Amino acid sequence: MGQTVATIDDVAKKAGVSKGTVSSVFSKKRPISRQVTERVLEVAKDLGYFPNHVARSLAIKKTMIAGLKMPVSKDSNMSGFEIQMINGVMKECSRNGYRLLLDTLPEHDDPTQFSIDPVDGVIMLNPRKQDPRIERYKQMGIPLVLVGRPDPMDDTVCYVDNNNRDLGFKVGEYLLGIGHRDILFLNAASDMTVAYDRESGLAESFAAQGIPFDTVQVLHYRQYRYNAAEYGYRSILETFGKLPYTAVIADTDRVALGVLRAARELNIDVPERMSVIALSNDATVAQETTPRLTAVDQSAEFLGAEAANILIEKMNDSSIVHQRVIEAKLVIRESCSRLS
Amino acid sequence: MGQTVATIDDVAKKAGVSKGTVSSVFSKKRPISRQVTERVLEVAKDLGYFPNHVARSLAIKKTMIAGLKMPVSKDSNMSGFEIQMINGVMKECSRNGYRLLLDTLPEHDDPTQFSIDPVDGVIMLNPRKQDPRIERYKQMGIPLVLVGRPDPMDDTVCYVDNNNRDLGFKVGEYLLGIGHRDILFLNAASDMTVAYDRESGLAESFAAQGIPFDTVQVLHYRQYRYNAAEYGYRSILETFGKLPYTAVIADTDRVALGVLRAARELNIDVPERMSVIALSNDATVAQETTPRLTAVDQSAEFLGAEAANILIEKMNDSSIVHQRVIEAKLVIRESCSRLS
DNA sequence: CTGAAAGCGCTTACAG
DNA sequence: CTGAAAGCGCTTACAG
Repeated sequence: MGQTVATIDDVAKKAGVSKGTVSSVFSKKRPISRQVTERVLEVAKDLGYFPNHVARSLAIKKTMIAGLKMPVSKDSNMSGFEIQMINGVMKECSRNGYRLLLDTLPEHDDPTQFSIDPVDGVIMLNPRKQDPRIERYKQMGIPLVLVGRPDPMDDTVCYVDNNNRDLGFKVGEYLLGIGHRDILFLNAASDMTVAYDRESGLAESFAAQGIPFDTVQVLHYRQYRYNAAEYGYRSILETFGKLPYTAVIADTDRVALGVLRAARELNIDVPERMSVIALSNDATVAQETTPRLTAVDQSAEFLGAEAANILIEKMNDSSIVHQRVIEAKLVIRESCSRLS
Repeated sequence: MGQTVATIDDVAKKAGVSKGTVSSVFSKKRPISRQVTERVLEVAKDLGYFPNHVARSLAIKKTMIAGLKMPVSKDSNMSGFEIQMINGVMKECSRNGYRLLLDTLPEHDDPTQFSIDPVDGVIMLNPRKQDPRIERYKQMGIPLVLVGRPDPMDDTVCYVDNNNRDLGFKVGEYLLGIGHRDILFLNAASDMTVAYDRESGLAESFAAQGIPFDTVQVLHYRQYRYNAAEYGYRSILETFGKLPYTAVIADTDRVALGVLRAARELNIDVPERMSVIALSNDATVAQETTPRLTAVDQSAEFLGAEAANILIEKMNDSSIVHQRVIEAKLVIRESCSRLS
């Protein structure tokens, strides 16, 4: 077996032309006569020749690949939000001829291990506080778009983000509006900026109406202990009857699924005796529960698509700086009711 | 601004060493004195130098990237199965230091447009019949693992697959065992080999007991018409009362969610008046419905992990050929009942 | 432990 | 329309 794969040189030689010509036949960057084109193509087919993407990338300094830096979550799966986000990113990339390099590799601290990845730009999910990678990408000359806001704030970096403070505020406003004061908040993990922002917003909505916030109990997710649905399920089992809440805010619709199951088991009527609202809105989950979930639409897919679009723009003109904050939308369905 | 990014040459020059030395400092492939190492690292930091992955890949003919070829689905999202599969692939890749190149780009037919991708191997999801890509990867010398079986069968290609025939058989056996004969089968799209295989298996289970198969109604999903949950929902609305089924087989748990919702709206008691079984088992969906879904566990994540592991083996020894067929497991929960 | 030089497989001015 | 040659930024025998 001819173990080795044919290169442009092999084709050029066998076809009796220069490699520049073979290159042009494949890249179509300059016109080649039909005669020659056909001969080259035939030889290429014979030899099983295909242009080498890596070599091409090195020469033109372009890979047509976008990187997606995922937070390292050892063995937990992608959340619904992440999945939808990726969907959005993927569609836009695909539409524009880009592929996606999914990077879930853990960070190392050995400065010798960083490298300029084979990508034309990267989207980074959930940057950490003082994230050193942001500065690094700048040095590497690689366009970067964050999903989530930089912390501390930095006007020179591109990002898309939910307005999580506003999200919390709206939820609070809604719940207060229908009479709930005693609320169980099943929040995200405490080290996430979204957890902080949402709780702040929620508190603000109380403050705005001069209502003390101490009737709100906040729990935080710990992903090493159990999965999202389990988090919702157990939280209810462990607190119902002990804490006096009439409404629960679930961080995600998965969490809400668990809450609903616990409610069923404990024979708690939702929404009559307990209202439930989810802070994310998975199209195929939230609408298929009983009762259908009232939820906040974080537009995860839209967020991803926006990030991709900004990145694509920036890959063509690196001077561009865009920030985009998406307002959350409350989707009222059936899982909350007025407290009488 | 120094628009351009520093290269190994810049570092070598400024540090007064050869580029081979700089290379060795970063790759650690040959020992360099502490003195020199430190100087080089300092200069590198000064200059903001990071090794270029593409150049390195070209030189060593290795990218440490695995490709994942996804079926082109214009604008529909990833299915639960795909997501779990990807999760499995990702974890194994990550564990072994590989990143993942997600490729959802549509196929073209222009022979001039193919290229050897910047990957060390690829996992291909749902190969089509007579898929031309299989032969192409062979020519390119790129290790390939299929998820789903090659059609026509080919002993020289690696793949992992569910035993879909057996899956259909088991479901039939189970349903027959609890007295159901009149069945509505909400099958996958008709051009998928899984749809064919599962229906065959189901038919076999009837044949095995000498029961005619004509009491089974088979519908096929058409993704351009609606999403999965909608497929389940509408199918029930449109057929209940007109077709005499006592049990429905839903292609996925998403489809089953729609079926359950329709049942609720029509006031059909599940499982008393209608049994429901799903052909896939999303951990966080199937267990959170009411009633909890009886389902077939396709082990999507396991399948993905296996595919990745075989690929990783094959990338190190391309002569390896592994096939792995995973048996389906019936997970009996609450959504089916004996027909009295 | 370190250097000089060829090589990885392409592209692209430049010249004709 | 086509060719010769330099270049993209690394690595790796070979030699010392």
